[in-house]
Amino acid sequence: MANIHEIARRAGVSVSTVSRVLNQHPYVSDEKRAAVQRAIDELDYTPNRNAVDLIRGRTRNIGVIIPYNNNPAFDRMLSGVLNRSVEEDYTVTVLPTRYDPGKEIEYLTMLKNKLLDGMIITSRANDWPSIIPFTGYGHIVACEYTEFEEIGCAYIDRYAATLEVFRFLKNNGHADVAFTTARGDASISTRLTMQAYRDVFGEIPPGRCIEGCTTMVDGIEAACQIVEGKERPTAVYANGDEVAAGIHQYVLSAGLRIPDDIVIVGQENQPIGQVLQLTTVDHQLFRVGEEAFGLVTREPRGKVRIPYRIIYRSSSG
Amino acid sequence: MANIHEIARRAGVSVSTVSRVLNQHPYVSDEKRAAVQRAIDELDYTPNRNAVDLIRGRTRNIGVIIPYNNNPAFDRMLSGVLNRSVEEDYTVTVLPTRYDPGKEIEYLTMLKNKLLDGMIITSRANDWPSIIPFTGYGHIVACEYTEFEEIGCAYIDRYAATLEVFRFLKNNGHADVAFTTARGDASISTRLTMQAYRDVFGEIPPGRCIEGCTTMVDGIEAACQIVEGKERPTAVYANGDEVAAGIHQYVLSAGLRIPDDIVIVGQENQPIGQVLQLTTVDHQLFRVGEEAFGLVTREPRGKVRIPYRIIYRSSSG
DNA sequence: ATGAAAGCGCTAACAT
DNA sequence: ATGTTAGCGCTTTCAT
Repeated sequence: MANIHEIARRAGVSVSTVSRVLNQHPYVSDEKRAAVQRAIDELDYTPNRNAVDLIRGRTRNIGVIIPYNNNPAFDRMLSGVLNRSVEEDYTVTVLPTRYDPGKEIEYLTMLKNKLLDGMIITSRANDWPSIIPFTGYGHIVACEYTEFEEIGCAYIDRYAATLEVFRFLKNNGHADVAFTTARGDASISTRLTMQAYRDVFGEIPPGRCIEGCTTMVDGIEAACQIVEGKERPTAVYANGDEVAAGIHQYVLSAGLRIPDDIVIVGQENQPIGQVLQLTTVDHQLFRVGEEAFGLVTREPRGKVRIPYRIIYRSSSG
Repeated sequence: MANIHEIARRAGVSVSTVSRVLNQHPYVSDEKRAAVQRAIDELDYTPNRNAVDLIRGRTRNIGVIIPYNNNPAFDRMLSGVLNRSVEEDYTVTVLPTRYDPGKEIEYLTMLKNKLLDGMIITSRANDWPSIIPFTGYGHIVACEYTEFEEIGCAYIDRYAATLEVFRFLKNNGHADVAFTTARGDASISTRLTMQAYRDVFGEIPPGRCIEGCTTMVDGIEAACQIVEGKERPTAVYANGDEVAAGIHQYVLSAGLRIPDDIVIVGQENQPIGQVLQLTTVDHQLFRVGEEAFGLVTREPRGKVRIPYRIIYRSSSG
């Protein structure tokens, strides 16, 4: 590829003039501008953006840390980020950690590397003290709430949403309720869900919190566990509509009725939940992603809460 | 951030020695190596990868062009790409075009810009002659078959799959079959589907090809159109399980039975199809993505066909 | 084994 | 308005 010197030589001007044309600066005569443009066209020249980024210290590239890349929740957030990025001429690099803390640090180092202008963390493997230092190299926005003022937040109020669901169930006469989670109690999501449970129902009885659920198959297994236990709960709050769909399927195949024998509430308002008429908590994760993008590019320290909404359908009576 | 000169000064060596340590070259004495390492640790130094990439001319970053970022099919391919990229220490930048040809060219230009080592095109907005020139700046792999030898291909045999589905339907006594597609006949997918239809059933009767379907809601609308027409087809081949789910829902709500009144066949083998017991064509798009990644990094001109499999469930009798 | 120096391709301050 | 030049931070000959 030709470089800026070749263009300059061919157009009979200096490299600065070429640079000025490239960056639409004023103070370039029409003739020279035309000559430069001609040279650019003839040589089919495009500036090397590595060089530009090196000197400018910015890249207009944002990183998005996600644990997994085929999970409805994270895909939804990513989608929101991408949506905005296209409109604002940013580029997005997707960084899957599989919850490997080392990998996550590696990705955060890309800020220090000058490869990324900012980072959106949809879910993290490291604790905040390990992450905070990287805010010195670029904006970091998390999709969860944290007090740390260095971190921007586009977050959902999982505790409030869960509280509302559990209260709704309790008010409808459910005393024995189970719930599923993706990760163990190391994750904030799980901890908030557990807290809401305790605040409504008291201590969590054994077998009522089922961890490790992300897919429909996980839901089927969870339901098996729930249904075949000696005392059967009358309601299940699933951590996603796909998991809920798995539960739905097993429950029906076991000859039980929904909602009469078991009430099911899902999350994320996915198409599958619409088909099965699942009551679901829509956390509006697409908006979380959009908001996260806005924060990382404009208002790095902002804290924005995205409201949830509960969509009542027949799976909850 | 400190730079390589500071490290060199602090360690009492030259920048070349620092560079050697950084790149694990041999021929550096243990003492100097240790001194450099100490300086690196003390200053918490990380090389600027823009500078490294500029001089090396490579980035270990791959671009993935997708039309939309919340589509099951493209998400699946992306997932396959990401999966491999993590294992091979590459990074992936997601580039949504919304089928805007200008945007797509902008993205392809990133190859020329030296921002990307290679590009995977899951679906394109431009014709090949507009794309081919960019192969001069990096490997390009498409997720569709093309004769152009400059382009690597990780592709599915949509024609064969569709032919098998239509033949299966015909053999089961279906003479009036409808199908849905995402885009009009500008897309290869649609054209191949139409061709297979013609090869089995002859000319496509009016109202039997329904375009513009991607979501469940689109499926519902398509089904409405299909069911309410004067002559009702006895089978529908949907261009995705979500669309199929929408059709499924409308058909049932219209008081018709599946498969007795209408047979439904979907595509992509998604969870929603599992729940609804939809017969589906699994194109194994995850593998397409994995294969595309392998081609773009290793064997840029390879042509790899990923086999499909049809999963028969109760929606087809 | 180590260092000096010449770039990689570009921007921007400075001079004219 | 235009050109000269000093970097941006790094790698890599080429000497020694």
